[in-house]
Amino acid sequence: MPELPEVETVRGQLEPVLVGRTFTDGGAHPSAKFATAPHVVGATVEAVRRRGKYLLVDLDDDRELVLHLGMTGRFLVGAEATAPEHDPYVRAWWLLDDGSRLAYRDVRRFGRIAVVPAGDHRSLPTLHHLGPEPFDDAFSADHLWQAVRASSMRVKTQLLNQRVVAGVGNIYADEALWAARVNPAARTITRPQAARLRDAVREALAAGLENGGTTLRDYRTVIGDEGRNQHTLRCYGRAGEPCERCGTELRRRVIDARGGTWCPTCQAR
DNA sequence: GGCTGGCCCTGTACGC
DNA sequence: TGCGTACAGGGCCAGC
Repeated sequence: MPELPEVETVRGQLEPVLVGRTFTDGGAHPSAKFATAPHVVGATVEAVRRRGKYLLVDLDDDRELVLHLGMTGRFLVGAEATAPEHDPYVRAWWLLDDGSRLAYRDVRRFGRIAVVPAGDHRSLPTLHHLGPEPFDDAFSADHLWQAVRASSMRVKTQLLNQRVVAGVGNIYADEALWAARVNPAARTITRPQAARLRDAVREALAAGLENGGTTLRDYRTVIGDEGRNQHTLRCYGRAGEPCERCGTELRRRVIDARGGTWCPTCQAR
């Protein structure tokens, strides 16, 4: 499932394909989640940015193409970017003025495509209320501590809701909580725990970025490569295996409808 | 305004 | 072998 490192990897690969190019044609699945994709035809791409897990494509007509990969979304370019009649899971496609083709493929349709006035994200509540980027100074230990303290939600749920920090999903949340020795179900944390967790979030995401993302099932880069970060995970998806820090068997637990892995000893309350 | 839970969606795994 | 069911989960939204 694409989180910040996966989306940033995709952004870096889309940028040279799209910047300076004009959309000359396009089509989309009729679902409201994708139907506006062809509205960018005639516009030229000025930049490809990322905010949290969202890709933001700046257009030269003061609009923005907003893309979210959901769980199974990926982009295809060149020969791989076939039309929906050849691939039933292609939800949107565009033709560029250099003759190349871009397709958005999303098996489970959890992704989303929107065309909005530049900077106006009110129609996308999560993007509109997005918290600071994890590597910004604004994501400080104090910010994290205050946010957790001000809410009754569990700390893992707060990491996932995108308001406290942008771009963290289930995999990197589990990794960060394990590294920081914080119980995922806790509703309060100490200030030292907040400092450890802030650092651990950054380290987990940095490792993901360094390794081109985490491929557990569906994630692929634009050029079809798998990420390599799945080989470095120390907690997520390892339920039943011994914790490499203390040897206790890692356990799986569902918190607020999100499955996850934790160490009952290292991450005791 | 904050929080919870249901829903969307479809491939995969598993039990019978 | 084939069918039915549970599960995975990010974001949205209704309801409390």
